[in-house]
Amino acid sequence: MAKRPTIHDVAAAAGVSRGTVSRVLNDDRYVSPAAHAAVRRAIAETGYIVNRNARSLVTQRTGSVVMVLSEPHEKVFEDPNYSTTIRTAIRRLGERDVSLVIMLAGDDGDRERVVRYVRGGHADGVLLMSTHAGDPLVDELESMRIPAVACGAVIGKENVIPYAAADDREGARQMTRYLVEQGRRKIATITGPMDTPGGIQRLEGFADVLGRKASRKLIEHGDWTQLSGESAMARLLERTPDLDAVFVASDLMAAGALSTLRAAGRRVPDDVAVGGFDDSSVAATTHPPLTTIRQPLAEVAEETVRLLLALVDGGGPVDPVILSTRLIVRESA
Amino acid sequence: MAKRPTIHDVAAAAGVSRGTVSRVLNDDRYVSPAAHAAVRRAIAETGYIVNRNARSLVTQRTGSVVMVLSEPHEKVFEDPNYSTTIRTAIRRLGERDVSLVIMLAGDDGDRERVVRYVRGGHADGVLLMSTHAGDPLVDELESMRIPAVACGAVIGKENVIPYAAADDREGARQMTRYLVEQGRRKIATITGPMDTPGGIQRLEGFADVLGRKASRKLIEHGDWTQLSGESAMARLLERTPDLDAVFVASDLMAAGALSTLRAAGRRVPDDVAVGGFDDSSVAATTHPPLTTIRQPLAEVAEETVRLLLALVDGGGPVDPVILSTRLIVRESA
DNA sequence: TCTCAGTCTGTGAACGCTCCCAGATGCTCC
DNA sequence: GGAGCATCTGGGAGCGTTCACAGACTGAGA
Repeated sequence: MAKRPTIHDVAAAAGVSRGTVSRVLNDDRYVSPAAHAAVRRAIAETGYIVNRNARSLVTQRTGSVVMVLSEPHEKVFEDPNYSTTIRTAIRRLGERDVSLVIMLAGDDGDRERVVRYVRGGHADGVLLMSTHAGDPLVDELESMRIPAVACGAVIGKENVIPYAAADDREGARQMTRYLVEQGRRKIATITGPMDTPGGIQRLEGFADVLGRKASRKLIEHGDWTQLSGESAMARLLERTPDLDAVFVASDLMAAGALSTLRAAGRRVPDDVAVGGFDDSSVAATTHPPLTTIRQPLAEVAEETVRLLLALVDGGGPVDPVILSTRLIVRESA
Repeated sequence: MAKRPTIHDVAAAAGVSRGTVSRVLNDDRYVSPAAHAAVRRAIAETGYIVNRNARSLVTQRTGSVVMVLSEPHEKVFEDPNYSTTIRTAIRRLGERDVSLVIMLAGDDGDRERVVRYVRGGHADGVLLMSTHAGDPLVDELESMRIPAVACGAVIGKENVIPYAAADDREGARQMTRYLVEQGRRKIATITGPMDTPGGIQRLEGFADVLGRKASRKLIEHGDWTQLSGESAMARLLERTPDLDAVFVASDLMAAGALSTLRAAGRRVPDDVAVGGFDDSSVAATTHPPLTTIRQPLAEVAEETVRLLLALVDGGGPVDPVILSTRLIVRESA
């Protein structure tokens, strides 16, 4: 690679000093129109591109943020929702010329790497994904005082880490209400992990609607994976064979529940109605297609990025953002 | 954030000079055991972490690589295969303390951003994903002489950009042969885009087995999306109502084909056998579960990363890697 | 005319690191 | 005992920026 032009070369070509070039580069005040034009021309001629390392060295800003995925390794990304979030984040950040580094935080080694990365000053901000309650990483980040936001609340840290999220509780109410309206009498639920906001709040919404009828016997827990949906459904069927509906807290788990129901000879929705949550891409591929709750994932991602950038720009504290969900009726309920 | 310790502080704490600390940091020769120990201790005491910017400024190495996703925006990530690749890449790179920046290259603006990023020296290497034939970005990268590899060949640049890939052609042969062995007589195919290796080579493999029987009438093209699978299947059915099998070049498109077949009242596999390709997560959720070809995605990703690191480390030219596929029989064929 | 504020420009000093060279020390071998 | 080599250390220079400061120039107002 030929030696790249530096700010010196540009200054020489434009017949001005380094300082003036730097001022043009950073849109500083006090640059005469003539100097400005000369510098612009010299930049174009030389093909100059600023060296971010040199800049970061003095400004202490990096122009990049790191997204931390906290799932255990096998599960990371199993959920297609990640894709939407990542894509959206990259786009929005890109528009501001901020680049996105992705790191995994599935085990202690990973977490240590993340801490070293952030402590090393390589990111201006942190975007937390699927962080579970009690994750030690959160405390570490907090102590470093680096701008951090989460996509979906971090349980127990709602007032510390700003976040954007879908209205999980209300979404669960929407689905549960719908099942009730359809005349279902024995409605069960498969929740997500109880250390995640989606796990907790979707169960709360379910209970809000059913009240005393949401008995222990009708509740099973999964871990968002399809397999866990299958086995949770099997446990429910064994315990309460006469259930006539189940609200599953994610589409992927719902897909698992559908297989179990099919294997058990239950017709969906005739014998058992199934409601999902997410409206992710799997919802349309299941058989029958899944009636589900759409969360505005792209918007959640956009808001998360917006919050982070606001924080990085030093705009003081920011408030969480909750976005509303919508019932999508297909064929499973 | 409290002022971070620098190499000076460590040197002072250890009672040695900057040079010695730097030597310890970089595993240089010629450091006495005593000095080594003192420096190690001082690093631990001060909580020192090297500043990569300062280091990059002099070494011209960044410790990060950029993954470029070349799909148009709407489609990026629709395919669950991306997830596996990204996850694997992050892990393998992380082990070497190399971080992964992800950029989109869906339109010209994006591509320009990528070029600026790379030209600006912010990455040690480039990992190309789903790059289509004739993508101008490839020429630009080539002219910059930055180490670049692709996950899946770049059509027309097979000898320029090293790559790791599954043996698409042989995989397609495996599936086609299987359909023939099952007694299917009129076998159609839905291909991927004909400017991608998967699109081209899976069709070639199909044709290898069927020879003259692979007539134009039995070939339709999709663009990897589920929707395109649906419509391609519809066109095939209209043109050749008596087909009794279809090899679909991706699971996602196969899921689409299944819906169309179901809507048309065809039973799978009784009336029409369906074979997919990828063995991605959707393959298990379809109804019936998809008989498909497994590509060793994680291995492909690992090999891609290995190639890139070898190139970055300057180990001279590297050879493409082709990994073999395997038939997974489920219920759709 | 002088002053003063407002513009505009150039330059030295960081930022935190690696590289390189000069010099010191100790050991082996003749 | 001295030459020669390998081992080890310190410190100056430089990587490409931004920042702060000093100085030069302008024009308005006293």
